[in-house]
Amino acid sequence: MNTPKRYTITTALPYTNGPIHIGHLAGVYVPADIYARFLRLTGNDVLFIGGSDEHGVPITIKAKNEGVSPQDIVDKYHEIIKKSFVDFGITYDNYSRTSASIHHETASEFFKTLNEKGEFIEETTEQLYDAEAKQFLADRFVVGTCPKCGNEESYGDQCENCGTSHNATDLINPKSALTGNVPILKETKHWFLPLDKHEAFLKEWILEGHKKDWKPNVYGQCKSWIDDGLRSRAVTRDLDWGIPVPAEGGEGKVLYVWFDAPIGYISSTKEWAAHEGKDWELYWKDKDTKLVHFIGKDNIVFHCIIFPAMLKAEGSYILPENVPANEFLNLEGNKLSTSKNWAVWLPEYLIDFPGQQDVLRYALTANAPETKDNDFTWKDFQARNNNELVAIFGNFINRVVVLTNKYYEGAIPAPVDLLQVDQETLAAIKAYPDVIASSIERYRFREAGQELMNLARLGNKYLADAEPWKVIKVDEQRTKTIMYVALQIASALATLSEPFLPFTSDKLRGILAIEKNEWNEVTTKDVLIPAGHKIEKAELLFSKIEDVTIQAQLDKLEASKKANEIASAVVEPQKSTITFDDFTKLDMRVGTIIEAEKMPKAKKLLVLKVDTGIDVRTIVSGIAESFTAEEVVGKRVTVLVNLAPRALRGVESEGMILMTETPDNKLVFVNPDDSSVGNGLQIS
RNA sequence: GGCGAGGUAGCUCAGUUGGUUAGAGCGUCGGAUUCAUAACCCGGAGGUCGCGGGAUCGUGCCCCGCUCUCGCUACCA
Repeated sequence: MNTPKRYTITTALPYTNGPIHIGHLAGVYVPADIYARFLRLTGNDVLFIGGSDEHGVPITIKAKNEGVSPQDIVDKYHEIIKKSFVDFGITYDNYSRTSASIHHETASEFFKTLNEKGEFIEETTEQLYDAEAKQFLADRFVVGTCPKCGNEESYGDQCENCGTSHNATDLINPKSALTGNVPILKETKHWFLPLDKHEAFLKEWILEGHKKDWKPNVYGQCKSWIDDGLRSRAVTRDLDWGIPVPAEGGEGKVLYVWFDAPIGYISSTKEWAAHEGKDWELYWKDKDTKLVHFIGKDNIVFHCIIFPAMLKAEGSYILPENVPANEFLNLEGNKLSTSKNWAVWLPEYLIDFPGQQDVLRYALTANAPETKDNDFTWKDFQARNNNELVAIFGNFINRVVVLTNKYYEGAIPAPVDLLQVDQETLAAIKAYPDVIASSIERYRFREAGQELMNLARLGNKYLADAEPWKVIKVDEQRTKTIMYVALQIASALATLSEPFLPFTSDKLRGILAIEKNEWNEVTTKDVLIPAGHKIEKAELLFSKIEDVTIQAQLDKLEASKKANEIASAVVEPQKSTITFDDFTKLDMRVGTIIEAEKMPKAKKLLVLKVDTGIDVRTIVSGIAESFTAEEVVGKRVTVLVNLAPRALRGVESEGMILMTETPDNKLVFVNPDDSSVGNGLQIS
C-alpha cells in the first residue's frame, strides 16, 4: 500500500473474566495507543477500536461458581477494564462489548451472509443428548461399553482399555457422566468454516505477500499452520450463552466465540460511526484503508488465518495490512497468572502509584516483549524511572525551566547570534520526528522510545557543553541564544513525547504554556517556542521512586506467593465414603522398578518394567518430566496391580504407580522407606 | 515427539542483502562539573555472538547435528 487514506487500528478484545494487568498493557494496548496517537499527530484519519469479549464457556462457569448470571460477570469486568483504559490514556475512539445489540446484529448478519453464499459446510450428526441436563454431551461426558474390546468404562472418544478411538455414538449402553442417565440420540447441526478452501489464497497472501513486513514470530506461526494443512473449524456450539445461530436448525446453538469476537471490531466501528455520524464502511471496505491488528502471540492464528478467511469469504472486506503480535511479559521471573494472582493489576497500580501512568507506560515500552518473552522487574521499573525519566527527561526540562525563570523571569529570550553548534543542534532536533516515526511505522516501539530519550540527552549535552550558568557571568547575549536553543528542544520534547508519555506531554505543554504542535511541525517550523513567550514556573515532571516503595511491591508479590502456597496447601475435602469391600478390591503391592526407558515421541511417558513380587510387568507412567529413565531404575514403588490394563501409545500398561504431586508440580513416589519390605507385599 | 520463535557485554536489547578493531541503554569503574530531583556531561573496563561440525577467500548472519527457554500440538490409569 502506498499512502493509506485512513487507518483502522484494533486491539485484542480483553476477556471479561477479570481485570487487566501489565502483560495486557505491554503486549497490546500501549503499543497500539502509541501507534494511534502518533498517526493522529501526523494528521492521519485514525480509527482506534476496542471492546470487551463477553461470550464463551469460562464466563458461564465463573457465573455458575459465583451464583450470578453471565451478564452480571461481564457487566462488572467490562466497567473495570474500560476504566483502566481511560485511566492509562488508551485513546480509543470507541470501546464496545460483544454483548451489545449492535454486535449481535453484526455478527448475525455476517454469519447469514456467509451461510447464504454457501461458505459454510453444514453437517448434521446424531449426537448424544442428556435430556435431564438439557445439553449435548461432549465426548468426555459419555461413558459406555467399548464396541471393540467390551470394556464397560470406555469414554466417548477413546477406549482406555484397547486404545482405539471411536465416536461416542458407537458405544454400547452409553451413559451420561453428568447425570448417569441414558442419553438419547438427537440430531444436531453444526456449521463449519472450511479453511482448506482458502489455503491457496492464504499461502499467496501471507507466505508470499507478507514475507518481508510481518514479524518473524507472526510469519512463522502462520507458515506452520498453513504447511500443516488447514482443516474445517466449527463455528457453532451447543450452548446458551452467546449469539444465537441465525439459521434454520440453529435453535439452542450459538456462534463459537472466536467467530463472533473478531467481528466485534466491526461492530465497535459501527457503534462509533452511528454516534459520530460517520460511514463505518470506509474503515473496513475501502482499499485505501490500512487495517492493523494489535494482539498477543496467543491470538496469531485467529487474526492471521481464521479472521482473514472469514473476511475473504464474505467478500466485501479489506484484510489486515499487518498484525504486529507481541510475545509475553513475565513478572519477576514467573509467568503472569490470574489464578495465582501473580500480576500487577492496573487498578492496584494506580492506587500505589497515583498519577504515574506514564512511568508504567514508559517502563513497559522500554522492556516490551517485541521479539521474545521479557521479564518485568520492579527494579527495572525503578531504574527506568529514576535513571531515565527523572534523570534525563525530567531533569533536562527542569534545568531549562528553572534557568529561564531565573534569568528572564520566564520570558523566552531572543537569540542573538546562532553559532555553528546552535545551528547543528537546531538541525538535529528537526531530524527526530522522522527517526522516531520510522521506528513506530515498523512497530519498533522500544526503539522509538529510546530515540525520544536521545532527544532529551541531546538537550542535556547541549547545556553541559554550552554552560549558560557560567556564560551568564561574562556574556549575557550569548546566554540568551543558548537558552533559546534549549527551549526549542524542550518544546520539541513536548510534542514528540505525546504518544509515549501523554500525561507528561500535557504537563510539559502546561509548563511551557504552548499549544499542541503537529508531529511534523517539529521539522518544518523554525521556531517552536517564540522569543518573548512567557512560560510558567518549574514543576517536576517525574519524581524519584525510593527503594522502600519498590520493596513494598516486592513484598506484595511475596505475599501472593505465600497465599498461593497456603491455598495449595489446603487439603482437598474428603471424598464420599466407600465400603471396606470397595477398598479390598484394590490390590496394591510393593514393587521395584528394574528397567525404564523413554516412550518414543512422547514427552511425559516412561515405559517401566516393574517387579511386583507377582511378576515383572510393563507399566507406562507419565513421569518423564520429573524423572529420567536412569534415575528411576531401582526405585521402590507402590503399584496398583489389578487396574484394568490400558494401551498408551500402543504399549500395554498393566497397573499404576502411586505418586503424589507437590505444589510446584514435582512428582514424588509414594513408597515404603523400610528396605526390609520385600516386593510383592500387600498394602492393606 | 512434531511445529514455530528465541539463546549476542552483569542486565534489557540492536545488529539491514555474509566483508575491515561486534553496537546502544542501564549497571560498574574513573574523570570533569554544579544550572538541575547527588541529577547531567566525558572517558575506561567488560563479549571464543548457546555448543559441535560444515560450505565460503571471508559469517553473529548460510547448511547439518545437539542443547536450553517460551508458545502451539500429541501423550501423563
